[in-house]
Amino acid sequence: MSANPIVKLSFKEQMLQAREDAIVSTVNRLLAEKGFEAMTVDEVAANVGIAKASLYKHFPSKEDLAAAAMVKVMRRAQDFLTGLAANDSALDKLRAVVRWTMGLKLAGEMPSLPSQNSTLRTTLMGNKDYMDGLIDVSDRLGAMIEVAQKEGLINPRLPAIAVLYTLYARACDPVLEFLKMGGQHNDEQIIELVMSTCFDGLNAR
Amino acid sequence: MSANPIVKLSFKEQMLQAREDAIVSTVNRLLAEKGFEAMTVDEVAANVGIAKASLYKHFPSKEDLAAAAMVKVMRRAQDFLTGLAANDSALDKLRAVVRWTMGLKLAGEMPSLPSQNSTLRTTLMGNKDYMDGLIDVSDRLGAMIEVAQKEGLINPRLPAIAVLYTLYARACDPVLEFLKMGGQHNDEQIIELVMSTCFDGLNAR
DNA sequence: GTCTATAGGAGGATAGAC
DNA sequence: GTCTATCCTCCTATAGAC
Repeated sequence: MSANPIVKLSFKEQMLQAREDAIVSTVNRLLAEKGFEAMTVDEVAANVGIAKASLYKHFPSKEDLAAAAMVKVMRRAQDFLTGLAANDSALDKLRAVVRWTMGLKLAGEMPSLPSQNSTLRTTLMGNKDYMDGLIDVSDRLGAMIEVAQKEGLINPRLPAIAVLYTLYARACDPVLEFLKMGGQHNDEQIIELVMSTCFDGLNAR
Repeated sequence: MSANPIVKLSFKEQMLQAREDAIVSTVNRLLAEKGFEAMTVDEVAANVGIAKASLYKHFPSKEDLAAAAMVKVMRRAQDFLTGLAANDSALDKLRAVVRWTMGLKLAGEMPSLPSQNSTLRTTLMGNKDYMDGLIDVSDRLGAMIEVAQKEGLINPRLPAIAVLYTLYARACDPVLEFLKMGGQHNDEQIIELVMSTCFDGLNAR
């Protein structure tokens, strides 16, 4: 027994945190592999190596498991945005973000959630951590988009919100997995292809 | 009783065909509304107005219901391709096809299937009508893409298969529903926005 | 907080009468 | 081929002992 109850408590909390991190990592991977509907809670428990009932002591529902994974992804996005070179142009930053999200997707680290499931949407919208992260990321990207449009680098005739959605959509673009399944290109080539179609378009220039 | 067994048989077949058409239409709508996983067979039966067991006399599984809907969509796509103005350029035809698919999606007539579900994939790949249609449509689009690339209208540095996937992806682009939910634009404006990001890209020209 | 065991229910598919 | 009634599997969630 430790002589210091504070240290002891902190240690227990660390163990708790570590276990929850393990759970969220597993959920993140399974969500990326098979999507929300196909992922079962039994499977998560088995992969983490604990009983299903123990999972429910940490997270009250399957939806909250997915929300926790999304919170983690949002945190990573915020960290990535914060780490962007300050002297890069707004367009270069946006390009870097899109490259990063596509890399996550190809690496099997991007959770894929059905945009239609209403109970999941409700849980996500009710999760303050997730919503705060989403709003922060959207605000920062939106600011970059407007700067890039004023500089004439991003088409100023497109509504900024349409540009934002288009960038978000690249994070779950089926073209990535199709090209990967084709086996003709490696991950880096695939990313550059989709970067080209996204920013340059299909038309010749 | 009809005096002519041939007429009688034909009539019965017509009734059968009409009922199956009603089933497929309902499936198509439900797949567009809620996706494959969220659509239940009970729901399909209730919407058609027949018992669930009767459904299974027409189609052996839920996957085959979805496949039938996809066959119908493929037929519509083939008809659309056939009806394209012969004097239009390859690029104009491609643009018309993409516009048409996005219109279907916004009208709630484009079935949305999970690209991950393996049993569904198996059923689809085993469905000759679907596969024949898919290959025919892909061949025709592929030919247009190569022509447009040789004419210098589509970026020749992009692999044709990447262009094809990019066009297919516009038929299930979440940007369409996001912009629709925003309520700032009507369907036609949304289509023109996504047409612009697809062919012209996000960059200013 | 971890476990075993099970409740509870949704949903795909079928039996059997007509 | 249509119906009613039912089976059966899978999956989320919880009870209750330790």
